[in-house]
Amino acid sequence: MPTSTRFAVATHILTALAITDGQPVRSEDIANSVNTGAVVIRGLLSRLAEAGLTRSQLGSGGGALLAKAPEEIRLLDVYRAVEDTELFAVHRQPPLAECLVGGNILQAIGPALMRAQEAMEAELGRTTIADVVIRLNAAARA
Amino acid sequence: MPTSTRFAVATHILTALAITDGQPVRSEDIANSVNTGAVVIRGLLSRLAEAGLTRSQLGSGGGALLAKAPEEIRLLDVYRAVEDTELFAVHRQPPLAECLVGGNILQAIGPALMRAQEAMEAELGRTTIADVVIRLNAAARA
DNA sequence: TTGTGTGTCGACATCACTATTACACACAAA
DNA sequence: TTTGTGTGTAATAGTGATGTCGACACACAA
Repeated sequence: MPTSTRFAVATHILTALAITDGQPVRSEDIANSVNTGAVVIRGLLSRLAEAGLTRSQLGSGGGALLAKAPEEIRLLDVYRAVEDTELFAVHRQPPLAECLVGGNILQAIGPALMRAQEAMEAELGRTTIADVVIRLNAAARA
Repeated sequence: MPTSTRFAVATHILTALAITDGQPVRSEDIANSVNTGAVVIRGLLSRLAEAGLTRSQLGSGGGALLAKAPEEIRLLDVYRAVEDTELFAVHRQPPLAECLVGGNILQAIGPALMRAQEAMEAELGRTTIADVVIRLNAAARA
């Protein structure tokens, strides 16, 4: 049950935009760093822009830019912008309603799953892109 | 990033075994309640047995049984028994090592992702099958 | 007006997961 | 010992999500 790679790649994108502060970056250049196609990057940038995290400068010399300060972008914001499925999948076919277990199991485990997801999201809310940049620079020096 | 349905179904199985305390339950009967095939149940039971959570009674009148008390089985144990992929996927193709961002991004975000996963698992560790049974009975009465 | 780069669509390959069939093995009951 | 029941595993196929790629219309800067 992995998340998609979108979350990791989106964080990569935002980090790249953060360190070229103010300079637009082309999707193709980002794609190069991520080692994928430009279309993948544009799709993610589209979602990030919709969430108010990035904006695009059209025309020659254009590219993507951050729409907020790196300190104001939490990993949780990134996660919500690009991931659209629930963390915990439940039964594909609904369980047998006539059964004591089947008819009530989803209600019984729902709150616990909700709390687990909230705990994860709360943790993601504690890290910002600025923090990632700091760690990135530390790793680069090592 | 969804988890597979295995976690939810495995919890369903263990809950069913918990409420028929001591009586073996056939995989086919469980499959009926879950609304899937018996082989799916057996595959999960195999993993649960390997993790020491269930055991099987062979032969006529046999079936699956809990190997521990419901109070001693945490949702975290179930999660670890049946889910085998990482919660957060990273880049499928490794990013460009020569790039400042590409070469260090995984190290930079790794700790944050680890903390998020640990927060989720800690929360799953706080609920047991016995708790689920209590909630199940409450839901059934409502 | 020209060139650059974005944004989006559609087709295709790939992968994980689920579902299903089939069959050998183990055990209990008679 | 024989018979029936149920488990455990392999093999296969179908399905949905995901990532990859090519193409093209549109917007903007120079």
